[in-house]
Amino acid sequence: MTFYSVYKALFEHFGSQHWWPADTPFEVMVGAVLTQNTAWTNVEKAIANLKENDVLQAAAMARTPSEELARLIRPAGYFNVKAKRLKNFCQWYLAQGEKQSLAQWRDHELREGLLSVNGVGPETADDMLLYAFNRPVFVIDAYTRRLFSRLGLINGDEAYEELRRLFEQTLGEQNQDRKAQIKLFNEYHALIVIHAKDYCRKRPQCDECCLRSHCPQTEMKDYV
DNA sequence: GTCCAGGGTTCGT
DNA sequence: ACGAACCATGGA
Repeated sequence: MTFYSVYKALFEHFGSQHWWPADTPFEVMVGAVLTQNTAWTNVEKAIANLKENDVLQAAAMARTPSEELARLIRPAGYFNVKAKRLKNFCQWYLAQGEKQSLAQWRDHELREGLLSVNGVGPETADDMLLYAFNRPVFVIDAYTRRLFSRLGLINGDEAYEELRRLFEQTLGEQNQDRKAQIKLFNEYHALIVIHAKDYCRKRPQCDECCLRSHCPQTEMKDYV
């Protein structure tokens, strides 16, 4: 079992996921903040509210009062915190000249820039880098730790950066081409999430099969 | 009612 | 570097 063989198995089973579902890169960035500790269905409601009120653009969002923004994103939970985080992000995003300017930044500089925004941590930044800026970064989330520690490929308590480097280097050896790496990292993270979501749902009595926190271990025998 | 979500980010120590 | 505290909705 290797990092790449797990990817192949997931891809064969679930197919291409075409992440991230959004109309624009900015919508991806907003979604990345809103989905922090939140079910995606709730994020969709919040994004629909933003769209209906024409606030799903950096300039409009930046000038929307926090109270108003919080009201719109209420379904996504933590609305006061997230309203502030979104405004922090918009302020930085506009100051840097939006995506057109940021597209010219080096991967590492862009990552540091995103992380400098209060409310954007490593995972949120990497979601944005991978799915809005098409940079070759591997997103590490709770599911990723759980899956690969259960498969015995990692310990599980490694630091975020250590795991990110491990995945990027190991998978990068298979695929040196930057475009191919982006595609691989894009699909891989999406597949891990889909696996976590759907595998359990199909098994109402599931007590050991998936990546959700209530399952004590992970079975992949359906596809490995 | 309880548990969980595409739980992470910040801020102490 | 690590752990605690913080935030708050909606669906199963």
